[in-house]
Amino acid sequence: MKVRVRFAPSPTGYLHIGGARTALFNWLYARHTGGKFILRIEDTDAARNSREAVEVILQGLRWLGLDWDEGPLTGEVTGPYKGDFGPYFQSQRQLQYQQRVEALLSKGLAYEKEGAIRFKMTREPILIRDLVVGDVLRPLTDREEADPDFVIQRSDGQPVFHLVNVIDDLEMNITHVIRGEDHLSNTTKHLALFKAFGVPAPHYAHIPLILNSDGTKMSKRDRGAALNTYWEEGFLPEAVINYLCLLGWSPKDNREKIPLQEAVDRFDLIQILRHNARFDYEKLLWLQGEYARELTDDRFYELAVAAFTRAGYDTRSCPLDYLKAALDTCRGKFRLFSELPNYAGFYFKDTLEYDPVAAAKEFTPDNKTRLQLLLQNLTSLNPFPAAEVEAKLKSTAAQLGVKVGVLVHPTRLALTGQSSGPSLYHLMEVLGRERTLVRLEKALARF
RNA sequence: GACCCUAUGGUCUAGCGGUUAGGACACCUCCCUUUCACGGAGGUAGCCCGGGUUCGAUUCCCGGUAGGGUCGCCA
Repeated sequence: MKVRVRFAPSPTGYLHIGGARTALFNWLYARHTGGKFILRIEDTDAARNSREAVEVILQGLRWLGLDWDEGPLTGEVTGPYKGDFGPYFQSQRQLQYQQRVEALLSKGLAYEKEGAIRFKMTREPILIRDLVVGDVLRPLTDREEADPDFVIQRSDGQPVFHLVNVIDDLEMNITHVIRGEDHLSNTTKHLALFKAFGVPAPHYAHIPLILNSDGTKMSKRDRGAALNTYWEEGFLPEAVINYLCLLGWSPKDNREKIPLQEAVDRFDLIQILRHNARFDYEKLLWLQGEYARELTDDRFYELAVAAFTRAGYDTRSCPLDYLKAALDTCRGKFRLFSELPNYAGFYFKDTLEYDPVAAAKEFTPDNKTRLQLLLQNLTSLNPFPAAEVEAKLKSTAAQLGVKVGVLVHPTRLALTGQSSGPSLYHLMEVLGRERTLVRLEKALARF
C-alpha cells in the first residue's frame, strides 16, 4: 500500500518549530517512500479559526520547501484545494462526522449524556505498537478508571479532536501517523475508535519533542518557538531544515551538513531517537553560516536588500554597482541577514554615529596627527582601487613609524563608525575617494 | 494522584557485552590576518545512581532518581 502521511496543525496563529519538525519528518517519510504528504487543517475549534492563522501555516511550510500533495491551496476554509479526499479543513467535514457519530450511537458504542455524546471506552489496557517508541501497553489511569468514557461530540454539536482526527485519518486513508510524543498516551483512544469503526488503525510513529535549551517545554512565547521569526531574522530555510533534521535523527556518519535530498534518501522512522531534544540556537546559527557562505550572488543580493529594507534603509535608490560592490565586501562575514544592516549600514548613511567605546580609544591626539597625514596622502590618490589604498595606508604607517594596525583602527572607525567590519581597503574602494576623504575630515573634527 | 516515555561532555549525537567512548556546536589556547568572520593546530569536558546477569557492563535486566508527556464538552 502506498504510504500516505499527513500534517494536521491547528490554526493557532503561528507555526511552532516542533510542528515544523513534525511536518518535516512526515514530508521526509513521504518523499523517501514515494508516498503522499497531506496537509489537513484541524480547525474544529471555531474560535481559533481564521484565514490569517491558516496562511501562517501555509507560508511556513512553503518557506521551508515542504510541498504537500493534497491539501488547501489558500487559507480560505472554503477555498480551492488539491487531492481527492477533501475538503481538507475539518470545519468543512461536519457531515462525515455526524454520520460516524450516528453509526456509533446505533451500534451502541456511544451514548448521549447531558447533551454530549460519549464514547464507550475499553476498560482493558491497550497495546500501542509504535514504530519509534516500540510496544507500549497502556492501562487506564486512576482518573480514567473512575470514568473511562470520553466525549466525542460536545453538547453544542461540535465534534471533538479525538473523534475527527480518527475519522479523517480513516477517510483519507492515512497509513502512518507521525506526530509529537505528546499524543502517545491519547493513542489508546484513537485505537479504540478505529476498532469501533471496524477498520485497522494506521501505523503510529511518535516523535520526541523539542524542548527549550533549559529543558522546559517550548511554548508559544519562548524564543525560537515560532517559525516565522526565523525568516524575519534572516535565517535560510535550508539551514533551518538541516538543523531540524538533526534533532532526533542522525545520518550516523559524523556529518552535520546534510543536503535535503540525501536526508530524503536515508530517512526512516525506526532510526528516530526516542528522547526529547533541546533546541540549540548556536548550532542553528553555525549551520546558517555554512549555508550563507554558499549562496549564489543573486540570492545573496536579494536577501541582503530585503534585510536592509526591513531595517528601514532605502538601498534601492542607490546605484546598483555601488550596492553590489558594497554587499560583496560583506560576503562570508556574517551569519544572519538581520545582522547586515548594523554591519554594513555605513555604506548607505551620510552621517555616522561613532561607537563611543571605540571612539574613546581611537580618537586620540596621537591618532589625530596620524589620520591627518593619511588624509593628506590619500588626497593625491585618484582613482582609488583597494590595492593602491592599501599601499598608501602602509606607506603612511611606515612614514609614521607605526604598525599598520595603529592606522587601520582609527581609520575604520572614522569611515564606518565601528571597530569591526568588511576589509578596510575594500570598503574604502567601494566608498570611493570623495566619501572617504569627507568622512576622514568629519571624524577629525570630532577629536 | 495514576499511567506512559526517556536518560552518552553544557547542547545535538555516533557507538558497543571487552573501544585510548568517535563527530559536531559552544567554550579555552595558539597560528593566519587591517578588524570581524573564515580557515588551520591543539585543549577542557561525557556513558544519572544502586543492585543483578556475566570472566567482563556505558551497552542486557530490575529498582531508584531526574526530565518530559498524558489523564478536558482544548487541539
